[in-house]
Amino acid sequence: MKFSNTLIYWYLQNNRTLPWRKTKNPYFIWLSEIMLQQTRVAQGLSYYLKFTSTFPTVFDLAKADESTVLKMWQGLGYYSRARNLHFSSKQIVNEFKGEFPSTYKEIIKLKGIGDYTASAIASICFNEPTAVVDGNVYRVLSRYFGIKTPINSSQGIKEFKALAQSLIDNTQPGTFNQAIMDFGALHCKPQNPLCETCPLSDSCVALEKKLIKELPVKEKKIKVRKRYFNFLVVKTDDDKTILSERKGKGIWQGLYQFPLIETDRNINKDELISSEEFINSFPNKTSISLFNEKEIIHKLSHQHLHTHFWIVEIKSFAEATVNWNTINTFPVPVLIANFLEKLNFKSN
DNA sequence: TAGACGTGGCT
DNA sequence: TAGCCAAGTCT
Repeated sequence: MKFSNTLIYWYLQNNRTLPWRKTKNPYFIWLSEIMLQQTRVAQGLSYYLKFTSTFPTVFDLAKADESTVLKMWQGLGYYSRARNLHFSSKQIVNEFKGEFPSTYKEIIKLKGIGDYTASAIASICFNEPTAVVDGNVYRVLSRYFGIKTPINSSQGIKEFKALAQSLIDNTQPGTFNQAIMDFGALHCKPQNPLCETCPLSDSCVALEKKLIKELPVKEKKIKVRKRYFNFLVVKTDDDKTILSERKGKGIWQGLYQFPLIETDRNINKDELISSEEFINSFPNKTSISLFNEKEIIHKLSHQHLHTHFWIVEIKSFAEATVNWNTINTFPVPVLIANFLEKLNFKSN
């Protein structure tokens, strides 16, 4: 009781003014919650504004092409969020007449919505007392109560959810949920938390036992795989190139890229043009030059992509169907977008 | 269920 | 710098 009252009091004085805090429209709250998954407010804010002005209702979003949605999502990462968002918008329009489901139990059935997001929407929009547990909540609770259970273990997930649920203010669950998250983001920060001015400092276990830096506990570290990418950037005399959509599982599903030859190490020009993949894909009369002498290492959470862009000039090539002046309409990974910007800069 | 899934900021 | 972290979800 004291815990939640203190947090709510802190929140009323310190909360950030954010556009999605001015509404309880579940469509807008949904958009903001999906965008902010594993994403900082500073990074997601401009995307939220762009989406809500381009797609003011769920009907507008449902009407759009997936490729348009992905283009607008470009640069935010975790692109399955955009695909699931679009998929669910169509379901809401077609099956629910555009009306957003109003209970945790129904909300969590939507693609792309898990325990956290269902709890957030149900509590903020429909006043249902379901506790959110995001990275902030894990940190605040593990420190305040001195809990050492790893937050990414199945035991920890259960334990922290139950604890948060026991602490929620049933009369204003949405405010409580946002309060504990904002408190974690602004005050009980991962590094250098503001313990000196903390309204909970007199009863914080981690502060008393000097465990602030040890909590929360997280087990297992991720392995990073190295990959070697050679993108073949075709340029024909009539200003065309080749782009193809990434399909199936793996990174960047639904985004576009130049023809790609992946190798198990960096390779030179001779190795490239004598490779089977290259011979099978391109005609003889080509002029090839390496765009970036130094490899570009694009870092994803689980992969480091050692990348070379090769400029492949061909007089004419039937496979090249994309006009250069339309290239910026395709959704592409940041790695490709950065290349296009450099290319444009060089030629201007 | 552990691993995959993006990008960018901070130390 | 290399690693951690950020309003998680899916398979």
